Amino acid sequence: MERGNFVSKKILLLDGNSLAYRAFFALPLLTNDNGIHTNAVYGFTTMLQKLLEEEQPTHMMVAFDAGKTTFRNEAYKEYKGGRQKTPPELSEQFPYLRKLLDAYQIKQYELDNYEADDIIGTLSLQAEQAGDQVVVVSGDKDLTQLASNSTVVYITRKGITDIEKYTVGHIQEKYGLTPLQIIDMKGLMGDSSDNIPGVPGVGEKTALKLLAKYHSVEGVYEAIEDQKGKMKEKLVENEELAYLSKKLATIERQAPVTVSIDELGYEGPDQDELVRIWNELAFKSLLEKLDYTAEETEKEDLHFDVLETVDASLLEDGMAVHLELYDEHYHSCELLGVSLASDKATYVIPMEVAAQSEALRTWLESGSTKKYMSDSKAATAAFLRNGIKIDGVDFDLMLGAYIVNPSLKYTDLADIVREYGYSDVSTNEQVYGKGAKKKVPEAAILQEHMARKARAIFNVRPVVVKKLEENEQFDLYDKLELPLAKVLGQMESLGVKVDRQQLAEMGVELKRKLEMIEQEIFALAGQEFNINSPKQLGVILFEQLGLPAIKKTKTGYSTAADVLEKLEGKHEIIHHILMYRQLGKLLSTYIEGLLKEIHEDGKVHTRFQQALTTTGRLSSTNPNLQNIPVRLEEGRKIRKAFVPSEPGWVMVAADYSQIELRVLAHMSKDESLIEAFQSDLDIHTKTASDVFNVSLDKVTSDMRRAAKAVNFGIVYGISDYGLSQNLNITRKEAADFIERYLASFPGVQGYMTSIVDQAKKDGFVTTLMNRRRYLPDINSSNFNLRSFAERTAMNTPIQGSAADVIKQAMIEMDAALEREGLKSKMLLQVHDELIFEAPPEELDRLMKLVPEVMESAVELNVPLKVDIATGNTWYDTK
DNA sequence: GCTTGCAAA
DNA sequence: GAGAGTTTGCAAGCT
Repeated sequence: MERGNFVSKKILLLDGNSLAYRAFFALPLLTNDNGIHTNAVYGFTTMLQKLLEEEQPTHMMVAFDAGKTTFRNEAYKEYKGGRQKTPPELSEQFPYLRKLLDAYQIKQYELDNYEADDIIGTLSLQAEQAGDQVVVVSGDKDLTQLASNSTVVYITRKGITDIEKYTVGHIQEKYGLTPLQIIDMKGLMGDSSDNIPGVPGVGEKTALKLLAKYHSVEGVYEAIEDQKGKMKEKLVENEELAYLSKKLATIERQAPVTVSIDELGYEGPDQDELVRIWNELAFKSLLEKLDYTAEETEKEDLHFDVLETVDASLLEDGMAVHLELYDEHYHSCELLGVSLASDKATYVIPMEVAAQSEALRTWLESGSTKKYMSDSKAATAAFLRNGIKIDGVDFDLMLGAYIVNPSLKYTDLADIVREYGYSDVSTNEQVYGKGAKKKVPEAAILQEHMARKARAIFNVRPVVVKKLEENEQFDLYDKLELPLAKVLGQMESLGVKVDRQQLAEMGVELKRKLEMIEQEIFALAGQEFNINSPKQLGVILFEQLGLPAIKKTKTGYSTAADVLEKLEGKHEIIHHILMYRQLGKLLSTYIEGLLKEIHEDGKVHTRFQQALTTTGRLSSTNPNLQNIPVRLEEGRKIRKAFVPSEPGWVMVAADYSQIELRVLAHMSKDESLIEAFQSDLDIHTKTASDVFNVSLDKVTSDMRRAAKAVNFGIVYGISDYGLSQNLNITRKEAADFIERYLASFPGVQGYMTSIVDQAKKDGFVTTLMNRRRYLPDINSSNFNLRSFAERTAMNTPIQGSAADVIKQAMIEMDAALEREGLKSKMLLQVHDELIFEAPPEELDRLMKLVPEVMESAVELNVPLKVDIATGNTWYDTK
């Protein structure tokens, strides 16, 4: 038996002419060096690349229209009449398109007397009958009649890579029709682009109305007596035209196609040929991408020594050191070995040797021998598990590269150094494999990988340092991020004590409540279903119970909280679902999720990602301790489980008050905002008073709430739409608010304008401490991309500068605790707050010291203000 | 692996 | 003619 027959195929059928047309009109007229226009081929290529990546087809074909006349012209000689002649700028591109498809090794096909539609219709029918999956891609909505349970039709929406996916369900939803009724719709309304006449005077609306009732053209005429007046007249008069139009719009599914699906197998492109054609067409950006994703390139030979003992004389001042870890969970994963590189030599030290070596330990712990590393925090924390305290870290490649450009991903050393033109090191995925196949390779491969990493760090260091200096970012890197890495490493290694018992008890209670709510929901719904499935929930709410569907997602009804909140009061079940969601989130994420992360020492050891966010903030994983609930009381109780690690100690939480708006006041130099902070006013009340033009004591709670939302919006890069959603008001009212706000704070208005202008000019924005974020889309002609970049230009300096401030405070706080000889420990950072644990006898000193240090970390033209509180658990620090 | 939904600042 | 507040991490369902 041939197994091959049982492997399901995925067949991609493309409408070549239609897509080339779309691409041609969607893109500006590009030309290559020889003056050949390339926009249609380029658009086609980008679409093809995207389809290949996303769909992973096993079989492919591009169908083209053949010649001028088809069987349809025999039935109606005006078919496709009145069409504009293909522009010569497009015609000249077809030969290139053909060559391009040859390079991809994709089958092309055309058939005399038939259109591409018919070829696609015929093959998709064959595929369906064989039980294969088909994706049809075109710019022509006619093709949607081919949709079925195994065929999806993709129609380009705008541009060429934005695609609308027509499934049977989507067509039903959009038109209330089955795919075959699309033909009836064309029969009634016609299609001007193909010159299909239809019934004059019947458009989409009328056609859909008629079909909803009579189902087909035939059905309409069988019940023609139902119609009256002008409508009846039009229909009766044009009955023949309607049937003819239906016939013209029907895709032939039994065309005499001479290829079989088995001949369409797609094996991937002929890379060399593809590169040749892309070069000819001058597709630079595609070539660059290809370069980047290229498989293992040839590497320079690297000589290295594997050490069986470590001689202290080999360990110099100014070497690259790398600790190889099996995965990113450096608080728990296996340590695989150490490698070293200097200008003279490269060494690999197997882990069993490294762990025993006193010479290595002494050198690593010496503050006076400089070490060059990448992700020094990971290595520091992992070595600490073996009792080794690294000191003298003088360079961190990952952090340096992150400061140069925070928008890139810094998950793998190979990717980092490649940014600087160095490609002599493999990615971890290449060496270890991924998913279920991941494993430690044989010693020789592992050792070479480690050796190459140390070598890469050593060799790339000067390039990164130079770049940092050029950008005037060396201080940000060297005086802020590098010292912070050490502080964060200590915090992570120390960990936070979690009361397992407390969590477990809350879990039991939550489960009990959830079961009760579940029963009530089932009773109200009249049946049991999975409440956690948005799909099933959507059916219950919007079909069974008939509630109005307010918003849709790509895949169905939206059941998001903001949608459900609008339905509260319409049905009792809504309230229960919201409650179920809220408690379910607490149980799964915060009770069960957190319990899984508790180590043997009874603590959680988060990892602070220091080279991840584009704004300069930290993030926290395994577990994420930066999103422990606080707003709602039920969730806030989770914080009762975060306790001091020593008996009798207390938790201390210190948070910056309105740090982002203070930063905004500083950067915008807005007089009114500065004045407000200098007088220590409640900023939301002050805003409300200005915007609503009432005195401070006349501000109502609703006014303050609105003002607060506007302030948030300002910080995040506001749009009237976003604000209207937030406050549940009309867009007009929101726009009005924003206008009044900006009029009240002209400095802010000026700042927002100038920051966007500056971004357009420089291509990046900066923070207080010269952190950069590049905004390549700021001058884009695409509204969405450009708007997003503009909001980013407004938001990043604010959010990023606030991040700069607290990072500075953390470094100084760490130094202050050391200097004062305190036993109190800094445990966590949550964007604008720091969490400590402290012995009771140090409490008085700490309550004074922490605000002092935090408030003086950075000098702004408004005061920084810190609120501090203590308690027996994190929950109680309020 | 993607989508939806939701927790935080 | 639609688009449409920032930055994250995690869990569940579904394909």
